[in-house]
Amino acid sequence: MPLPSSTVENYLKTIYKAQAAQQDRGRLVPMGHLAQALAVVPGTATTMVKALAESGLVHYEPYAGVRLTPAGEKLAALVLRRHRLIELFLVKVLGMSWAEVHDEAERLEHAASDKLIDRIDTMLGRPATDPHGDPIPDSSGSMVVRDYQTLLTCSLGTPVVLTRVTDQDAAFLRFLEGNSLKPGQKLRVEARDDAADQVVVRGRRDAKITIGMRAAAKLQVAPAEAEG
Amino acid sequence: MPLPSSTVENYLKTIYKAQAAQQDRGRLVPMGHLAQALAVVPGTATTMVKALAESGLVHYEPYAGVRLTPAGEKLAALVLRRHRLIELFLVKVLGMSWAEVHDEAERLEHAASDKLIDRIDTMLGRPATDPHGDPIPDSSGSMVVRDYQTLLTCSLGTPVVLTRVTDQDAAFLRFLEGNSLKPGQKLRVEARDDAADQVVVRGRRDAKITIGMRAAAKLQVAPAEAEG
DNA sequence: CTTGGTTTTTTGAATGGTCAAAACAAGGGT
DNA sequence: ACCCTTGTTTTGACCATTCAAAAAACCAAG
Repeated sequence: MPLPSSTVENYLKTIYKAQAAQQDRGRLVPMGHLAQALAVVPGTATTMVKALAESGLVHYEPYAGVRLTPAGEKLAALVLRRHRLIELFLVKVLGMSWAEVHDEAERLEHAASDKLIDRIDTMLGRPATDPHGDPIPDSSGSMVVRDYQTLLTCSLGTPVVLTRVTDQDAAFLRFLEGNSLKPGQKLRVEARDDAADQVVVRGRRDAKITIGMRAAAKLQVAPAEAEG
Repeated sequence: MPLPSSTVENYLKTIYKAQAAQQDRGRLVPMGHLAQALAVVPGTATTMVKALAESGLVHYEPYAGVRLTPAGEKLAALVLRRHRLIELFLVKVLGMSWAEVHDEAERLEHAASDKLIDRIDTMLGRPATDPHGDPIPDSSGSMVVRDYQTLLTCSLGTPVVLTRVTDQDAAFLRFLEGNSLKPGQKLRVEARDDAADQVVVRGRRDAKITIGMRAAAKLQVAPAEAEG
């Protein structure tokens, strides 16, 4: 019954993201992965997860891992909602940079009331995605999950639009920004070279950008709409 | 050296406000008062204050009370700065009501970075006061303290302008709002009646409002500028 | 099977913040 | 000077969160 502490919120959020990251939702997240993501020693994660299981927020199988219950999933989605709306707000309204809003939101998400979040939501026109293209759950905690191609998997030459960046690292984001690789940007993949670990994309004003394959895999794209 | 926890920030802020409230800055704040203001039992306040004294943030005299050191004062002022800028921001930019921003700011003030606060500060045009008329310390922690009259002490009949409301209680603020008693409002005190505990003020469009003396003492005013 | 290595859980301890209740100090009457 | 009230401090305990290190479980390879 008592409102979840920010620690609890962080555990739930992290489990949520880990579950989403592994293609198969519903699979258990191993303790080690969780502990690492939260920067705590494994024993701490075990203790905490057992407490979360007590309160019915997760399903925990010793030595196997942890998975969110529906209750936990809803809570986690609402944390994500707060996080992403705050990020978008900081960028759109306060003009902060893409690269710096993550850490700020990481702290604000635990302090903002539902009322405030709703106000931000309306002010921004009930947006569907945050600055990184991550979908924003609605106030009931449900979220439209779409499966995108990445710069590594989309077909060569066809025009696509960058829709989502699945890495929040500030340095990486600054790099992308420097090459105007932000969601909404239209581009085409010109070539891929496995051996050289290179993906060549042609973007804004035909600028050619070469990135590594691990980076390319973090850039999700959708088929570009018609219109020149 | 480690950054102060939000508990520490709250203690400092509360001591700061208690010191400011008692006319004589530099006098010790009694433990009981502090404990009450923080809604903890006296023993807890003692424990905490001793720790604060260890870190050089307060001067503590057993059985007498506590006072901020210069270091503590600066920290407290910066917390107040964050609080008040956030309040003003919530009102001005997000259109929240005067009455509801206090609690929100109470939580956000511990989560907002200096960078964010500075951005808010610039966006609002480096304001001098928050929605309640409370002065906002600058980023170095210094604050212009002005001594105002109140509706209880100002002279009868002379036009004054409401400048500050020294009570954050939501119900009280809603009452004031309902009678358009907000900072900036011009008014005159028509009469005071000690026996009846009444202060009669004439305000906006000559509306007559009668309030009790305890309430009147919380409304600070400055002599109205010329101009009709 | 048994062995080795990896992952996970346990155990014991620390920290920050809190309360309840017992013990203590201070200061104003009478 | 003494007592009694009031305010303050101490003591012992608790909860949440964490770590370090020892113990246990699991799993793959021989």
